[in-house]
Amino acid sequence: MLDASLIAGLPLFAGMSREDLTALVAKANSLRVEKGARVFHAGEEARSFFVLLDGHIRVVRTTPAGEQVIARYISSGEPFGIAQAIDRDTYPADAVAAVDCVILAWPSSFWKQVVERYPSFASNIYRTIGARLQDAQDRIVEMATERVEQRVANAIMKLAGQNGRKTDEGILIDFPISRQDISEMTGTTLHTVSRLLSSWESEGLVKSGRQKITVTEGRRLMMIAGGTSGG
Amino acid sequence: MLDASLIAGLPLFAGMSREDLTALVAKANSLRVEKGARVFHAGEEARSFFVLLDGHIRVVRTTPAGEQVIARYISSGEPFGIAQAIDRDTYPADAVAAVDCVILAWPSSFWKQVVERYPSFASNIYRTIGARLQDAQDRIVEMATERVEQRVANAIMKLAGQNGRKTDEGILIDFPISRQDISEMTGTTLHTVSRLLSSWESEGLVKSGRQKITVTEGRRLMMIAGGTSGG
DNA sequence: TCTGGAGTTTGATGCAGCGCAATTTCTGCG
DNA sequence: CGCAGAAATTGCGCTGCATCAAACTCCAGA
Repeated sequence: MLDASLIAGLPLFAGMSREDLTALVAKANSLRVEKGARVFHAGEEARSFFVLLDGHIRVVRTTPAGEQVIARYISSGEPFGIAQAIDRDTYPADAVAAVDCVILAWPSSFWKQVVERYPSFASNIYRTIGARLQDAQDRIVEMATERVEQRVANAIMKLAGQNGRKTDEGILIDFPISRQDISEMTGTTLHTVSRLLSSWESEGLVKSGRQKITVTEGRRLMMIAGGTSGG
Repeated sequence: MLDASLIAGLPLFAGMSREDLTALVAKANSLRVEKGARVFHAGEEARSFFVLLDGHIRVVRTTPAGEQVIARYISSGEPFGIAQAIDRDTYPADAVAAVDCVILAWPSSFWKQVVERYPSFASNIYRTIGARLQDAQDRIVEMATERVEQRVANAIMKLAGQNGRKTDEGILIDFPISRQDISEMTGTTLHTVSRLLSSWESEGLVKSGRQKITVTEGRRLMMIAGGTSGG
């Protein structure tokens, strides 16, 4: 049986009593999703909303022409597929497991009760949505004003910050991520990303390999991202 | 004194009783803002949230380098500056009146009561935020995958759809908008926008002048926006 | 151990769209 | 009515990055 300890301590559930946590978890189903599998796909009727307990989820949009754009990565502890909170009845994008994942799912119909009975949880969800709106706007500004090199540097720094694991070589992005993935986050091509990483590697800013990126000189990469030129 | 009829009939307030509307309006201040004046600016403490009763508001972000990016245009009947709803205590962008505007403002502290007493209003606000998140994501995809010509065509079509006024020549965007404005919406330069409009004008798709754009052939412009090639 | 496929690297080439600059055309105001 | 400033137009050269193409490397599974 599911236990409140699964979610106690997550910032998303801050301010909730132990009893509320227990009651909330009791309403959830947990599911395991294998690497590469989809939790839901764009346009699908939103039957559930989710919290990622463990793993990493890639949220992807596909254009009519078949090109993909990565909207964001979800890390553990974050909610996703929260269409109900904004009155949608379908999911707006695909959610794909970047690694094996553990997920809690609540039925959409439960959202109303969440708002009434667990207002601090609901409020945290709204805050999350607000943060994502902010984030999206930031990305628009970035795409409109910065060059590819800066955007790629920035994307890698953000990934390292949110999903980084310290190793003896630097900060490793702790799920498999390809050049293609980075290009789909930054609106460029895998070729350009590959060239950039090669050149950064030769300058000692990063160490990278197949589906693997380690940031060794965050300071200098940050300067590229920020657009500052030298020093 | 302010009157419920100011807001009755706006979709944003759908589902509210006449008494609730009256009570809600009683809590608001109305203000007039002259063309070019700012309602609030980025980073400012969010003391109020707003509904635009009449006019057009431009929501603008400025980069550290001083470049501007237009996040969106607010048309009458829409809420804006709703930082509280997403637990922010500062405004994320500038709001500038594109024409003389009439605005209702409620103190931020009133938001909690809104959520409790007027849930359908609050819910409509959340729906708005959701729509804007969706919109922002769409724009990211657009910026990542489409070329300037398509983006500009799309921006103009959206403006015409949301703020268009039918004239005998076609659909006129009914507030002053410069080439520069369009470029700040699409992540290009005023020069490129000017060139595009010139060429579209010579092909009979639009009629444009100083701070003025009329779409005469929406169908064909839509095709450019959609990326479809021929007739 | 071999093999196929996915991921990556790197070169060569082309062009969309930016930066710059000069000029023209509006429009509001004295 | 004439002036000044803002908006718009347009030509030109350049370049950042996409596109096309080919080879290489790593890993999983037979």
